[in-house]
Amino acid sequence: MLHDFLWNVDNVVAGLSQDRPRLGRSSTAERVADILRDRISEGFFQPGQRLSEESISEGLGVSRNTLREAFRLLGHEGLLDHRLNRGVFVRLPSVEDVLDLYRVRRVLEGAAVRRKPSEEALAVIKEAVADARRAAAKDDWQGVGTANIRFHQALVSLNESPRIDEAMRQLLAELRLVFHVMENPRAFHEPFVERNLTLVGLIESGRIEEAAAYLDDYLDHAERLLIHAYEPNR
Amino acid sequence: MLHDFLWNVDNVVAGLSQDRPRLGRSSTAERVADILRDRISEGFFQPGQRLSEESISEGLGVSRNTLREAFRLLGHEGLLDHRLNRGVFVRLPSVEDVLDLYRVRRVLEGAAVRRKPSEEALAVIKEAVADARRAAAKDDWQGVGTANIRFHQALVSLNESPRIDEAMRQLLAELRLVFHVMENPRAFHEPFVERNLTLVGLIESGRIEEAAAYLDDYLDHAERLLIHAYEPNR
DNA sequence: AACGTATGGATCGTTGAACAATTCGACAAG
DNA sequence: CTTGTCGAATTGTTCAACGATCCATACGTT
Repeated sequence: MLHDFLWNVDNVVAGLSQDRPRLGRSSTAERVADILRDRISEGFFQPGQRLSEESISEGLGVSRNTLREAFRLLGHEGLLDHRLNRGVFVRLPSVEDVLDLYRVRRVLEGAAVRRKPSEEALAVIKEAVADARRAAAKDDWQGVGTANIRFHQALVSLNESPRIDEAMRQLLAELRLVFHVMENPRAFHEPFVERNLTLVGLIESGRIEEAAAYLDDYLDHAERLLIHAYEPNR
Repeated sequence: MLHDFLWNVDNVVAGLSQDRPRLGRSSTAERVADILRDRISEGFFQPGQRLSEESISEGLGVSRNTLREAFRLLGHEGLLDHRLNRGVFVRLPSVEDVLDLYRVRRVLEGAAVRRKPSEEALAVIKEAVADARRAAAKDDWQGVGTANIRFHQALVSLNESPRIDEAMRQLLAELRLVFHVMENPRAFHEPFVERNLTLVGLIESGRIEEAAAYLDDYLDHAERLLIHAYEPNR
């Protein structure tokens, strides 16, 4: 019987190995990094701001050494800028950075639309689009933004590569830094809600080259809009 | 005059900002990380091997805390595996990892060949090919390997994106781990020397689609060869 | 007004020691 | 052969301390 197979001891044990990563996943430094990452992406710590070792270690109740380990983690994720003997700062992306982020997006998302999408992956994408439209209908621009980001994350996941997923996650985190510097990040995502819908339609109907061309235009437009509205205070 | 523009004070000062990263670049932790990175990529520390905090910190003459910071750096580069309360290990890529590395290569290198190459970038690529052929003629398989890696790094640099260059650097570092586990990594690169030459020819003559197809076949072949020869001891 | 020097405070970089927490192997008991 | 227990070894984390570096300020010189 199928039931017997599923609950066979060996099979259960083998399936357990998937959860292995979750085991090692906890150390004070990593948990501190999680907290800081959240604070940064929600804008509580603003780009350019300096994070004092003393005050933060005291505030979180951890030692300076542990906090420094957390800083190293976030440094390699591109969220923090480590300047020798001066401390760590929340990264303030330059215009050049924004241009490069969009170069990477063109490569990653461009490769994604050229792949034959699986049913499940497509479902996730369409759900993100639907969420964005619902949020837009309710004038919930915060919700539009997060749904839009989830849309692009899901789009890239068509590549079916864990490393590319991770790279996209980091890229979007960096992009969030840019949004926090803009005057009105809310309005930025709005014009792209309908484009997302069109793009999904092209992908679903297998018109790959059209989808790729549409995406290129999409990204060009978004980049231009963003660069125009972005003027980090030097 | 052009001369006046080039040496205008403001322009010179502006150009200086490019060198800024080099200024802060030095701290004990980072230098330790550099040393360990070299040791790992040259195979002195073998994949799967555990790196003892005590012995290494003593051997290098730095404190445990500083060494731990270096470990965090390399951990995020994918070279070290940090297991809670068990220490850090030189990463031993799984077969799944190898498959994923090649997925990323297809995306990154595929995007590269579709771009119109600049003269300088093309020159760097051709030099790498020439080096590989020279090394092969002298039966210097070590040299063939490094030249081959340099070839792919240069190929990806056609994307003209610092972030993509960095990602490729990390990817190749991970791939080197795989080579260190193989029985005879030397022979692996050999069959691809001539393919590199062909690929460059296609790129140079602007036959983009042919180049892309040739690259896909190239990577499929390399991946199959590698997976076949790769059997990490579990 | 621009520049060089001097000074002091604040913060980071690094160390060494200490203790708690966890892992792992060995060994005994069932 | 499996399970429970113990102890050594190693990591995780904290703490205090000191030197090094940066930054702002002030002062005197040209």
